[in-house]
Amino acid sequence: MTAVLVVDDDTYLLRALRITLQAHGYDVVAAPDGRSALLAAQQQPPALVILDLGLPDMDGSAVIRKLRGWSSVPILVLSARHGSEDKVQALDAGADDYLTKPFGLDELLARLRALLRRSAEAEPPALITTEAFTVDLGKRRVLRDGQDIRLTPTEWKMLEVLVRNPEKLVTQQQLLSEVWGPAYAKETNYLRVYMAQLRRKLEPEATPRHLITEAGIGYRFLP
Amino acid sequence: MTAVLVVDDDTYLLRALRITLQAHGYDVVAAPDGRSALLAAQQQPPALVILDLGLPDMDGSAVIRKLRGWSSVPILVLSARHGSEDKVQALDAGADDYLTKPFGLDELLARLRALLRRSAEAEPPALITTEAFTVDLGKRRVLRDGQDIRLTPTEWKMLEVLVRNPEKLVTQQQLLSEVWGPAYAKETNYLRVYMAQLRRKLEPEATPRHLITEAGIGYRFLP
DNA sequence: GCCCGGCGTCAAGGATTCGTCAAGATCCCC
DNA sequence: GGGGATCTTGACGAATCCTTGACGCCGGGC
Repeated sequence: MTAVLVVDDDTYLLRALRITLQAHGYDVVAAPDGRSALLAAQQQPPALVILDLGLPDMDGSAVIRKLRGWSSVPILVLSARHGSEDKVQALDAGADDYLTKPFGLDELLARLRALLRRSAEAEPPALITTEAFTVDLGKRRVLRDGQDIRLTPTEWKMLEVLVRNPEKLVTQQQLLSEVWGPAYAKETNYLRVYMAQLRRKLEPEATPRHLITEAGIGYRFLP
Repeated sequence: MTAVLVVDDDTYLLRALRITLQAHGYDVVAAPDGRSALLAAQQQPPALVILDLGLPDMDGSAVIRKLRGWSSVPILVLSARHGSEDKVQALDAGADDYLTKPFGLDELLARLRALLRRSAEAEPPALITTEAFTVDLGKRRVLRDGQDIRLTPTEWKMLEVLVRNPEKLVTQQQLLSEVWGPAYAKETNYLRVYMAQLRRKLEPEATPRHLITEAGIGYRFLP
């Protein structure tokens, strides 16, 4: 069943959402604040997150950014504010949709279907395997000899960009702007440091076979 | 550049959108009705579609369904109606987002960014094949007997210029200015050195069959 | 047959870039 | 606040790449 994580401190709204969603065949997990939401998302990864911006413990955009640090689950944001600044902020933080209260439950359900449809399309190539290691893009995990390897958020993002473009040359600027942001296009130092860490964790032999460097241009992932 | 197809019969709004989008680095294609929109989407596939539901010739949801018949391009719907039925209908027809007029341009841009972020798509293959080797322009790669050949940045640029002009004569000045810059138009030495390296890496036989020199003029690539 | 310009070849040097390491700085959870 | 993990930053040899000059070959013109 499709699991939906609902993050809201409004007990009444939470109840209404739970009943409606369950009636439409979704599996509902609830969290009243940002911390418990992040915890719940980690312990049982949902297919979608419905997030109220007005949380008691932390800023909504902060929750989105933290979640995006290790998950690519679709996020639908709820808010009572009509101002567009909040919307822009939330969407740029990594949210996928934004709904202003009050809203119709049928609209919520329709947007939810649209988001799930999209993420289902993007799903297929979720598992990439090489002789040395296996990358699970959906679960954000890397396995090597059955053991799962611990990667830091930055290491993961970098590996993800490379793995999503198999055999393709990824430019240094492309990597830097996707992992650190467009403003870091000159910091090729970072690439060398993190590539070394990735290789130390993933490449069994001394000479890299899957994470190849193309001198002067960028890097390339070979399955 | 990112191409956006804007479908709207409101001339004023169209102008505003075109100016704003172009100012943010998007390439705008406009269509005033459903028929021309579908045609335009087919002829030059955009990275995203902004669709006004109130079209003169056909129902908005019908346009979405037709488009979805052969394309998975993200669709952002605009509408003046506040009723939720239209939203549900459009979203379930295959739209990805829905914005009610009047809306803020910064919110539109933010939603647009969120949609484009989601659709990380693959580019066309762009393969050029000869008897001896295969050039993959998209992945920036050269294959020979299944093995991939390692080229330096300069070698690659030179090969790329030649391969993008198959069977055509590329003059020395053209090559030099595209690879090294216009200031190097006299350094024909470079061409000889790098052409020799390319041939050693790509041509199986002693006499070149694909990288031909036209004495006194330039070089030519034969597939 | 001789001269000469354009081309292919080679190798050395100098310039860039890369891998590596380790020491701060920063963030985050307890 | 304290401690651990993570992220920056700088420096250094090592590897790679680019530039440069010299040399021989070939073909056309005289």
